[in-house]
Amino acid sequence: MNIRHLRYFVTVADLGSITRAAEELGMEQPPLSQQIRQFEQKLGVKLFERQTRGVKLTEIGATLIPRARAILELQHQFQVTAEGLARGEVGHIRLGLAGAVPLLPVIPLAIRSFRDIAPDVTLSLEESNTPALCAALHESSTDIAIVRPPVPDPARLSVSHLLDEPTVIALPRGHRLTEEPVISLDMVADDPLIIFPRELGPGFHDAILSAYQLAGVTPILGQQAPQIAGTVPLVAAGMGVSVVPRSLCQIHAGGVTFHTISEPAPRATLAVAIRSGQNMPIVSRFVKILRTTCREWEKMSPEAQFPASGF
Amino acid sequence: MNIRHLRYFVTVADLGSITRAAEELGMEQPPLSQQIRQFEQKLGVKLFERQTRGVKLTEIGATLIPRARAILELQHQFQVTAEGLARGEVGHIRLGLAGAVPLLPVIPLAIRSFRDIAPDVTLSLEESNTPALCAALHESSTDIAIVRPPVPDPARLSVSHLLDEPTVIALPRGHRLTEEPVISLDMVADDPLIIFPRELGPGFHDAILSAYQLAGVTPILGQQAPQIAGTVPLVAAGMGVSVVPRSLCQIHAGGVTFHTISEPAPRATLAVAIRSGQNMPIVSRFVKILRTTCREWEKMSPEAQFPASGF
DNA sequence: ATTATCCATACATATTATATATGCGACATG
DNA sequence: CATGTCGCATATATAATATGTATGGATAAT
Repeated sequence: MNIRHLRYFVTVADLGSITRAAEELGMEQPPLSQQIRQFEQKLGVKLFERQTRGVKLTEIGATLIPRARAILELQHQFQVTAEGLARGEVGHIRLGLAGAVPLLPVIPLAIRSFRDIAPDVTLSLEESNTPALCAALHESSTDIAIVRPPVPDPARLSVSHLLDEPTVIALPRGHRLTEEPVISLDMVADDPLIIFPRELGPGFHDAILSAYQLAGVTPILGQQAPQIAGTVPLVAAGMGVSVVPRSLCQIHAGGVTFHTISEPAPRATLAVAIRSGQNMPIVSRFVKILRTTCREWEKMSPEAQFPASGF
Repeated sequence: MNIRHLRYFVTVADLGSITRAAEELGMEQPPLSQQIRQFEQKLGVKLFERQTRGVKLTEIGATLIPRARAILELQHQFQVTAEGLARGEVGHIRLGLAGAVPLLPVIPLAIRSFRDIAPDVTLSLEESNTPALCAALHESSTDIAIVRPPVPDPARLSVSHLLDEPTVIALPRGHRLTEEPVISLDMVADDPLIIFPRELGPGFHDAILSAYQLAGVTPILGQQAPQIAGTVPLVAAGMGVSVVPRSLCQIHAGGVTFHTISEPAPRATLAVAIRSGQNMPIVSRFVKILRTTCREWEKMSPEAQFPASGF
C-alpha cells in the first residue's frame, strides 16, 4: 500500500471514472486501472463496482474513502510543514528570558517584527535565570535564551552579544538623595544594597560589586531579593537601595525613584544563546532579528526606548 | 513521498541507527541510507544529523516525527478497517424497520446475536413504512429494511421472507366481546375498523381487508391511524376495533384487550430487503442471522416468544 | 446497425527499490 | 600509535514496480 494508491483511489471515486481520473492524474487509463485493481487485491476488498458507464464506489469503498482522504490530508500537511520548517516559516520557538529581561522593550519589539515575517511561528516565553536557562538549552527544553553573560558552560552553546544596558540606582521614597538626578555609588555606600542571589546571575551580580569596588567603597549587603526585578519592592519597603537595569524604571512601585549612576557604573550585559547544533531556520532568523532590533534600539534616544514611561 | 519513506523515517529515528533500523525493517543498510537521503532531498529538509555513532534527529526531524507517526497510524487503521470490512467485522448498518416491527421481539434477539459475533459493528435503527423504506434502500440511505411485502419496486432489491406473524383483534375496554378469547371477523363487522393508511403498508392493509372479505363481511372503516401501532390508542379511546400484528399485544394501553382471530385470519408478513448490489459482508451476515433468528422464533411457544408479556 | 465510450488485458519500457561489494571516517583497544 | 571495529556513504547490478502503447470486449447512444 502506497500513498499513490490512496490518491488514485479518491480521484477515481471523485470523478466516478477511471478514464477521467487518469487524465486528472496526468497518466493513461490502463495503468490506473491496474493500480486500482492491485490496490483492491492488496486490501482484499472490492472498492469499485465496474459499470458500463464509469465505476461506482462499493459500500466498502464508500466507507474507506473518508479515511483515505484523512491520510492524504495528513500527508499534505506533512509536506507543507516540512517546507515551512525548511524556510523557517512554521514551527515553535521556546524563548527563555533571564531575570527582568521581559521588562526590556526590545523583547516585544523583536517579537513583533518576527511575527511580521513569520506569522505562523508560535512563541512561548519563560522567565528564569541565566544558569537555569543554559541548562534548559542543553537539555533542549528551550530553543533560544536571552541570558546575562557569562554563561556557566559555553561548550555546545553559541552565545552572541545583544546589548549593554545602563544601570540605575533605585531609591526609596523620602531618601535623602531623591532629588539628585545623578548619583555615584560612593554616595549610597552607607545604604544597605538590595541584591539578588549570585546564583541567579553571576555575571551581573559581579558587575555590580565590581563597580562599587571601582568607586572605592564596599557595599553593605542588605536583604536578598528573590529575583533581579524583585529588588524594587524591597527598595520601596525601605529596606535599602538597589542597582538595577535601567529598564526596571518602568516599575512605578511605592514611590521608588531611579537615578543615573555616574562612572564607574555597572552595565547589565545581555546575550543570546542557542545550541551550537541548532540549525532550525526559524531560530537563526529569530536570533538575527533580535540582534538587529537590539542594535537599533541602543541607538535610540532614552525617550524612544521607553515610549510609555516617564523616565 | 511514500508511506515506506515514513516508516523508514520513524524506524531510524526510533533506533537512532540506520544499520539497526535496516535489520528491524528486514533490509540491508545501504538501501535504507539511500532512501533516507532521498526522502530528505524530496522534502528539502535535513532529518538526521549523521554522527560517528549512529544518527540523531535534527530539530526539524524531531518536529516531523509525530506527524509521520500519525500518518502511519492512520494508514494502519485504514488497513485494519479494510480487513474488518472484508470479513464483516467492522462497519455500520443502518437498519430500517416497517411500522410496528420494533415491537417484535425477534429484532432485539437478532441484534443481540449479531453483536455477539460482530461486536465492532454499529447499528442505527429507524422506524418508517414499507414504501419509504424501499425508497431509502434505493437511495442508499438505509442498508437493510424489514418491510411488509410486497415491496412496491422490487427491481434492484433483493427481498426474502422472514416470518408470518399472526394477527389479533384489539378491543376497547368494556366491549361486548372482551371475555371471548377467540373472535371471528364477522363478529366485529359492525364495529368501526381502525386501520392505517394503505400507503404506509399496502400489503398488510390489503391482507386485513381480504380477510374480512373471506369472512363474508365488509368492514366499516373508522378513524384512520397515523401508523400501524397507532391504531391501539385509538381503540383504547373507543373509536372502534382494530386488527394488528400479534406483537402489538405488548402495548398495554387503556385496557385494550387482544383476541385471537379464528380463520380466515390475516397474517402480517415480514420480509427483509437489501439492495441487490449490496455485498457488504456485514450486511449479508446480519440478514443471515435475522433469518435464522426468525425461523427459530417462529418455532417457539407464544409464552417464549413474548417473555415479558402476559399474552 | 453503427459508433462512441469506457474498462480490461497484453506486452514493452522506464522508473524505482533493493542487494552486493567496497570505501571512508571515527572511535575504541591493545 | 597502530589496528580493528563500527557505522554511514557510494557504486554498480539486479529485481520489482509503475507506466505507456496497442488492442479487445462490452454496453449505451445515435
